[in-house]
This record gives sequence, structure tokens and C-alpha cells, in this order.
Amino acid sequence: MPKIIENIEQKIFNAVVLLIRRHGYSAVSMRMIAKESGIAVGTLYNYYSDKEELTTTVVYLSWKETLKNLEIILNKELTPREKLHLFLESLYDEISQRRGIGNELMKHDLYKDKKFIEIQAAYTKIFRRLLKELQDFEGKNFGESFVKRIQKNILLITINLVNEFIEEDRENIEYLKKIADQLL
Amino acid sequence: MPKIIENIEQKIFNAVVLLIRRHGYSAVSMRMIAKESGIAVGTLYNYYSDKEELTTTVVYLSWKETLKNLEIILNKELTPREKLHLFLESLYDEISQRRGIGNELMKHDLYKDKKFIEIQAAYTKIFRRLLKELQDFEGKNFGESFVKRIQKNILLITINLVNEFIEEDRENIEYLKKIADQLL
Amino acid sequence: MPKIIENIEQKIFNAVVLLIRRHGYSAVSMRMIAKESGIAVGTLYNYYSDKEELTTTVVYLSWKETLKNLEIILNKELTPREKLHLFLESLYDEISQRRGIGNELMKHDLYKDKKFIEIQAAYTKIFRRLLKELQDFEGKNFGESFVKRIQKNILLITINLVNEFIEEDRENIEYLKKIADQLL
Amino acid sequence: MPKIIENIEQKIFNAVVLLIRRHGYSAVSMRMIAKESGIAVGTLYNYYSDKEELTTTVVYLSWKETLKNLEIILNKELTPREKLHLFLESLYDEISQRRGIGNELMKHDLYKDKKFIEIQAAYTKIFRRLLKELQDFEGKNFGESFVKRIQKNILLITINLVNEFIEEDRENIEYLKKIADQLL
DNA sequence: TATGAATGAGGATTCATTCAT
DNA sequence: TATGAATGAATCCTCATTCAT
Repeated sequence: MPKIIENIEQKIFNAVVLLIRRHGYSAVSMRMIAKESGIAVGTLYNYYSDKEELTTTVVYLSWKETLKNLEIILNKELTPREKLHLFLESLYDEISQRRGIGNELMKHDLYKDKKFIEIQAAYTKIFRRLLKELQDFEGKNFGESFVKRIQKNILLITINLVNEFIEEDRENIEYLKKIADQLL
Repeated sequence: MPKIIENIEQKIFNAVVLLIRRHGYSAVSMRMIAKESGIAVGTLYNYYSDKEELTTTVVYLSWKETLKNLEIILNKELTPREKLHLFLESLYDEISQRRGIGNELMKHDLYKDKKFIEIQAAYTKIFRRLLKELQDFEGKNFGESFVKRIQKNILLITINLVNEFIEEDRENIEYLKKIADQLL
Repeated sequence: MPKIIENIEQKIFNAVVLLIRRHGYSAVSMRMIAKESGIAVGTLYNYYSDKEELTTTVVYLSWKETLKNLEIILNKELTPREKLHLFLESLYDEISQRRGIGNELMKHDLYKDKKFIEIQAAYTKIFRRLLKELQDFEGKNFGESFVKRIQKNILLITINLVNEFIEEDRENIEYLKKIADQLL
Repeated sequence: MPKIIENIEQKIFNAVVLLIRRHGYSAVSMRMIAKESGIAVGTLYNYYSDKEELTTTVVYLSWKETLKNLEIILNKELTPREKLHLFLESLYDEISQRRGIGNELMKHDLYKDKKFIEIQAAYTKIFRRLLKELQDFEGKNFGESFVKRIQKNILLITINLVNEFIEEDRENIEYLKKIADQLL
């Protein structure tokens, strides 16, 4: 008896996020997703061509959300350095909220996926805009070689702090801002 | 047809390193290892009690070698800062040589394995000794909170540079030394 | 190609009975069951959590059926001795019909399984009820030590007759009744 | 470095008996036998063509020993009934001593093996000689149909008593003699 | 469209057997 | 002759994917 499922993609999204956080990326099976989301296995395949597409889409959407929030910061009426600090705090919070998810990106070389190239491009764009403001405002000049590396490293460090030094959010954020200030 | 295989452990080691680099840690199966190394599946189990022991041993040995080389640097007749630079260059080279393998310490919660607690303890010890020399010699003082984070981050950044900006070794190392000098 | 299989549990049951009779309990593998029943290995695991559950369930069901039939006899309007004879004939027939399966209760320490403790308890109950009627009606008195041994032995002997002297059913049953009459 | 092993067959025999008693027939592997006996796996294959031959030989030898002891009883200066009682006691003791072994004969349909046909023939011969003396001396007459069944059943019952009612040797033997006297 | 039973290749692991030493 | 490392088919079991309903 076919029925119409509402918010199917949202339901799948929530289930996958929950399951990845609970069991880790590799341990999540299609059956588990079906059960957790209340959607039949077969139905999942009506929305995603295979498991990889499903999971990468979820991680993708999760990051897209994060990036949207980061972009908002850049549009605020603040000095670039204030924006930088807010950017880092926000990045930390976002990753913190979906802990497992951020991590899994690194673990499974997911970032080689086509979808994540898009995500990375978006992140890059935001980060570079922030850096540009900083350079213009404070009269600094970071070379391209430095920029492309530091942007990745900042992200990586944030993910690492969230996953490694759990329950030390205050110190983590302080550290993050401190090294950012030293480097930028 | 039973035969005596020479350098069997080395063959297994090489095969696993190759396969992890090519397919990632989780995707490596015992069959693949057997095929790649030219050694029967059953034989692998004469040397390692199960898959986990095999793979963790390979990663473990790879890192142990690296750490041995890093330790040598600390015993040289150099200023602490010279040692730091040499340390970073050497760390980079080591990780570079066994690219995929380096990654695995971070990923897959391998660091919860007994073997890797040992590895991390050893890395920590070496790094902290270097930092101590730096502080004593240059009259600096890094707090504990900073030290425990930076040591992990330096490692992470190095691994990331090796994996992300391939064929840009010179620039990677330069960048690595530059940010280390800014932070330490 | 997924399809809906009818009478799947019956098919599995039949296949396992056949295979145990043909090859013996220990020699039956999941692959064999899958092949013989025409059901994929994975499907077997949709119905039984593992091999042990599958095989013990089959043996269990086979015996349960037998016991149900034996119990009916006790409720007939007959003298206890007539019931005894009918009981033995029926026991013989039942075991005869699923030859190999009967054996398995004795073999393989299956009787340590929870399921078989239940079966044995049920058999014991029926047998002792029969003995009690016999004692009351004929004024006999078998001690507990005797009863607990003879009940097992009767079963064992029946199984042995079925398996050893094939195609001699008439003589087997006659023999069975004769020794039962001498002993009870 | 080849060496001469003394009493090789005895060592293997002891190891197998020990292992079967300890782990059960199916759980005994060639490696275990090699380890327990102190003889290399390869060497075992110099003495037995395969695992089945090895294990059946061991069980075979065990029973041969038992039969030799039973035969001695028949040659004693006793009445046939006294011999019967002694025979049963001795049979019980023998089986009791190599508990696991006797049982495994039943469990694994080993008695279908060529070697065991020989064993059974020997057992049959002894038992029938005893029965004949009994008939001649006491003026009884058991038909062939009865004899061929009862001889098997006596053996079976004895094995069952040993395995089922452990540590009740006295009662087991008493029961055994009692039913034998009722049946013969 | 939604379902979930059915599929079977592929996972880790075992172990009887072989044969170079 | 004795050894035991090496072999690989066979074990149980999982799970992404399909398709009749």
C-alpha cells in the first residue's frame, strides 16, 4: 500500500546524521538508515542511486548549512578581525554540533567526491573573502601559497579540536583564535 | 604448493602500505592483501592473529620507524630552532614516503588501539623534549593547554600538506617551518 | 532477482531434514541448505539468526510434532499396557519417518540446548505419565533410579532400531514391545 | 633435522584420546594432535593417509583393547550368568575409562567405517559366545532376531549410562545387570 | 510510489593437506 | 625420516542492491 511520505529527504538526513554520530560512518548500513528514518530500503533507492550518493549527500547538506551560517558573519558590520574571531567561533560551533559528520569527511577521503569539491570551493570563497578584508584593512599581504594552505589547516585544526579535546570548548576556541591571530 | 617465502613480513608490509595508499584503510581486505603480496590468505594468519592485528601492525611499524628517525635529530649538536626545522623537514619526508599510511593514525579511531597509544606517547615525548629545549634556550614559555594542542596540530598539518599539495614538497616544507616559527 | 517465496519455512525445514538424513548433522552447511532449498543464503538469515538457530529449530520442530502425536495416545480409552504398545509403535513410526533427525537429540550435545531441554522434559513427562498408569493399574512399582534410566534407554533403543535394522520395521516393533513388556 | 621418534603411534593414540575427551571429536584438528603429541603435522601424514584414517584408527585401537579384555572374561571358570555380570561390569568400566571415545563412535556415524565393521564383528562374536553358553547352561533359547538386536542395545545402553548418569557408577552397573537379567 | 523479502558477491577466518627444506 | 610454513577451498555471516508486490 503505497503512501506519500512527507519530508522524505529531511527524514533521511536526520537519520543518517544521527547514525553516523552514533556508530561512525562505516558502520552505518542501508537497513539501519531505513529503520531509523522509518522509510523502506527500497524507497531510499528511489531518492539516491546508491549508498555512496546517499551518504555523501547528507554530509554535503550538513556542510552547506554550515557554510551558509558562516557567510552571514561576513556580512555583519564588524572589523575584519572581529569577523575572523566570530568566523572561528561559528565554525567551531557548527562542527561541534555535528561532531561525527565533520570528522567522517576526513576519515573516508570523502573530500575527493565531486560534491565536496563544490563544498570546498564554497568554503574557500568565504575564507578568502575574509582574508582579503583582513589584508586590506590591516595592510597585510599573505601570498597565494600561504593562503591555500592556511585555509585548509584552519578547518582541519578546528575539526581536530572538536574531536580530540571534548568538553574543553572554551579552551579550544581560545586556542583557535590565538593561533589564527599569530598566523594571520 | 608450499614453499618457503623469503622476507614474508616485508612483503606483507609492502602490500598493505601499497593497498592502503591506493584504496584507503577500510577498503583493504585480506584477499586483496593476499593477492597483492602473492601470499595465501591462510599464510597471513600464520603471522597475524586477525586482520586488525595485521593492519595495525603495519601502520605501527611504519610510524615506529618514523619516530626513530625523529629522535636522532634531537640528539644532534644544533640549536633548538635548527632542530625544530630539521624535525619538521624529517617529519614531512617520513610521512611523504608512506603517504596513505601516515593518515591512518588520525583516521579510523586507530589511536584508541594499544599500539597507537604507545606511538602517540613516543611522538609526544619527542615533541615535548624539543619544545622544552626551545623554551629554555629562547626564554619562552608555552602553557600546557597550548602544547598539547599544537603538538597534535603540527602532525595533522604535516599529514594534510603531504596529502593535499602533492608534488609541492618545497613549498610545503617552507610553509610548515614558517607557521611553526610564528607559533613557537 | 527478489521474488516472494511461498512456504519458505517449510522448504527450509524439508531441505534441512533431507540433508541431515543424507550427510549427518555436522556436515550440513548453510550453502548446502541454500542450494537444496533453492533459497539464497542471505534469505536463510532473514528467518534464523544463525546456523545453530536454524538447525536446532528444525530438529526441535520435528520432535515437537512427534511428542504431540505421542500425547494423543495417552488420552485414548485403552488399558495402560495397550497404551504402552501403541506408544512404542507410534514412537517408532515417528522416528522412522524422519530417520536422521531423530538421532540428533542424542548426538552433538544438542541436548544441552535450551530448546532440547524443553523437548526432553516433554518426553519425560509423557513417558512418566504412561509409567504411572501402568504401575497403578498393574500394581507394580518401579523405583526412580530405574525410571530415569529406562525412559532414556527406550528412546535410544528405538532410534537405534530405526537406524540399524532398516526395512525390518515389523520385527523391530515386535522386539521393542517384547523387551518393554519384560522390563516394565 | 630429521629425528627418530619412538612410540610414535602410541603418542598419537594418547594425544587423540586426550583431545577427543577434552574437546569432542569434531573440535579436534590436526594441528592440535600435532601439538599435543609433540609430532609435526607432516609426520602424522607419514603414518596415516588422512585425518579420518587417523581418528578412526585411534577409536579402533581403543575398542580393540576393550574387546581383548572382554574376551578374557569368557575364558574364566565361572557360570555363564556370572560371566554375563562380569562382562557387563567390565564393558562399563572400559567405556567409562575412555568416556569421550565411546560416545564419539555413536555421534559421528563412525560405526559405518570399515574398521568398525571389524570391531563390531569381534564384539558380536564375543557376545554371542556368551549368549550361547547362557542358553546351553540355562536351557533358554533366544531367536536370531532378538540376539542381533539385544547385543547392540546392551552396548548402546552402557555407553548412554556412562555419558548420561555420570558419577553414578554403582547404580548404573546395578541397573545394567538388572535389565540384562530380565531380558536374557 | 512505497515496500521489504530475496539475492549473492564478498567479508574474515579455519584447517586438512602438501612439499621444500 | 621429520618438519611446519604455505596453501586455498570451504566455513559462517553481512549487506548493498533489486524487483515482485
